[in-house]
Amino acid sequence: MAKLTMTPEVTALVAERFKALGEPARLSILNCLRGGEMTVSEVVEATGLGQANVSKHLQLLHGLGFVARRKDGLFAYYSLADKHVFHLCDLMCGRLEAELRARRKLLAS
Amino acid sequence: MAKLTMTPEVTALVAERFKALGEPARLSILNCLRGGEMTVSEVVEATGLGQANVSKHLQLLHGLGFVARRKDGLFAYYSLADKHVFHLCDLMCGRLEAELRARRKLLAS
DNA sequence: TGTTTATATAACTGTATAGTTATATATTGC
DNA sequence: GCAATATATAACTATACAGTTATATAAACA
Repeated sequence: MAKLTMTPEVTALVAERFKALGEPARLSILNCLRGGEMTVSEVVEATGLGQANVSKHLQLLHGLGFVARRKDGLFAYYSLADKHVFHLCDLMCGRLEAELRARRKLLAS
Repeated sequence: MAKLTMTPEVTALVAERFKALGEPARLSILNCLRGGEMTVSEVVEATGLGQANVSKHLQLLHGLGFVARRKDGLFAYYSLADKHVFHLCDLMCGRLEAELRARRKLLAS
């Protein structure tokens, strides 16, 4: 929270974006897209989620600017609009590892 | 997602942590604690949230290792266990700003 | 035109949880 | 012991939303 001051409005917008990442299904969709552009069906195939479900998640991620969309004929191609998402995930993974280390340390003592 | 591979289990753990930050009330509690250790009542006062509500949010944040707890007499002092949380928030704010810029640009064209 | 296919959307169900009220659990000091 | 205070918890309500099923939209092609 450096540049923007945390007014209730900004807080809500930031929370909304964290919430979008706070869903296993959406994280695995984003993880899929790491390899590059994919159609909806390919994401469905890769994740094992239902088609309508994937479509809804992609709409949400698109609305928040996490993914980009390109339509070509029958197909909709989705891709990461913001590679920095994974920086967020990396940081969160780092936290997680530190947390698990701390917990193990606590158990050992 | 550098070190850990995104197994369903890891994905769920990461999502759980993002979800914790995906709540305006919890973000403002964390923002409060930026200034240093606070009692529950002080957080209640500062945020305007209800006491039971704050207590629950703090339990959750504590369970996930975001805040530390110290009990002294009647009071429970909570503090940030992980200053890096704000790095996450900064990144998300950066995304938000970029997103808003892009949207403005789109409207202008 | 009609058929097929890919994606989006509408309607619904079940579940999770934020917030509230009331109460329980400690701890301090009389 | 009892009263007062700070925090935690239990029980409840209302809402948000993930996932599903069924259907609509729209593009390609026969």
